[in-house]
Amino acid sequence: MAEPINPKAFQLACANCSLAELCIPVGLTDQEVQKLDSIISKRKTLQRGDYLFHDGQHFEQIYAVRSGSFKASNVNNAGDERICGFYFPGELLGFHAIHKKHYLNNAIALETSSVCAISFDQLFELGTQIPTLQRHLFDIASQKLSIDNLIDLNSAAEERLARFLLSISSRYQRRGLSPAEFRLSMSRQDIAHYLGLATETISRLFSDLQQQNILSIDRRQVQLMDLRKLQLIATGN
Amino acid sequence: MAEPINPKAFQLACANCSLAELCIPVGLTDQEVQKLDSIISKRKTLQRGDYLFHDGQHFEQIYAVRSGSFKASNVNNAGDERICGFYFPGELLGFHAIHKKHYLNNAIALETSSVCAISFDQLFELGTQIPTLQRHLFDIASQKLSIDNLIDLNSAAEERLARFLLSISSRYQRRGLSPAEFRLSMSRQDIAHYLGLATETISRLFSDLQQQNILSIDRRQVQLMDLRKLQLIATGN
DNA sequence: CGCCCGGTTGACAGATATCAAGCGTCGTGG
DNA sequence: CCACGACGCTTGATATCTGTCAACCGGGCG
Repeated sequence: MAEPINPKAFQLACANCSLAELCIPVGLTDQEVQKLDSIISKRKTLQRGDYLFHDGQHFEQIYAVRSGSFKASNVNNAGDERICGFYFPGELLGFHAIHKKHYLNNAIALETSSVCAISFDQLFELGTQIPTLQRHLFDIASQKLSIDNLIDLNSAAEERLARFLLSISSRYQRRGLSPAEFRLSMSRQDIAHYLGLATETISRLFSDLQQQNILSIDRRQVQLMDLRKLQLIATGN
Repeated sequence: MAEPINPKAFQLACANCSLAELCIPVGLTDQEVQKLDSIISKRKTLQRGDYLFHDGQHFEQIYAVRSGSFKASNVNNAGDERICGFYFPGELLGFHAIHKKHYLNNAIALETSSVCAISFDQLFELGTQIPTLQRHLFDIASQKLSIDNLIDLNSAAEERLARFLLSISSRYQRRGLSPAEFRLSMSRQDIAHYLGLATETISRLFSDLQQQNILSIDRRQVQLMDLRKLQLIATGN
């Protein structure tokens, strides 16, 4: 008896995923993508505020963001939240945990989001059979090393925010979306904690940038009106 | 005619390297280490201030620090140097370049130093034959992701310096050296640029910590006298 | 021996944090 | 459907930390 076609499963397969070109399948043949699909244990959906994993939790899965977005954060002794990064569709969560075998931060959904969960052991094992895949995994890890270098500690607040916005913008563009118009899924507080600033400072900076006609912002809806000027600010005038 | 034994080559082989347990050979069999040795193209020595590689330079080699130390830095548009990290014996330089195929910063020797150069392509190729090696390379990349997360942007200056000192301390300890007594190879300015502070601030903080009997510092010679207190400062009291 | 550079210390300035008040929107429940 | 409350955000006043500017010190090297 032939397996009945399951429309949902079909849609969820890597082969049919619109993010395939950004995500793990990059450069793989159809057959290889099929193998990859076979190890993707499950896909899950999370609501805003749900934890994908917790700081200290045993590491097993790498997660690929399918839709929505996440923040990675730690809570320090004083109870303050420190944001380590944001994750968007096509990006992978969990690489930092490979070494210590447990996650080093919390991953929290910023909105209704879905992910594909992949056993790292199985992914690695598959990589040993498919060098293209293995190489790509190194690429991803390497890329992550540079994304994390976004913030110049010596830079002024305005410069940090400009870099942050440009980073978000280019990540939207990568996905074929508008680099100039998007909705921030994180709060001012999240941005502040990510950039090492106070939420009030973020708020003031947005107001300033709006006044200068560099962008327009209404709640979380952003329109970048002068990318050139924003880039100048981001590189320290 | 048998190859004459070359004492220098013998000493330089991974198999006889005292850093083997920290470096790439971790967990490999003797035979595998031999294979590794065969792809290590050359070892070179650099003097203080020499560049191991330049920002933008085409990427080909991963470097393992054998002795001495390095700083990785960028120069921004304003001409200011931004320090991305420090590298000590047993640590690897160049992983961040895998993705873009060119180095993203300058690597500069802080003192007379020596490195082993390894073609990444060959290392990767060897990894496809030796899963233990491949897995270890992932471990290293993953570990690097967490080291880079050292600085909490929201933290006070004293906290940052404390974390920096503890990081240096634990890296000395890893190598079997004293975690409490060491010589800093970088200038106050380098530390400042790494932590996102002014050199004067570093200088004042060292004076303060010395006054509190938490450490004693003479030029670049450091003695950590109260690790417990230093840890408290590092975690925000 | 003297210069130079890295480091220290002091006085002051400025950027950003903190504290506080108020506003608008969204969601909830009556 | 409307009213209320909560929360996220904005804006203002003030405080504080760290940067900047400047002078000086001392060791190392030529």
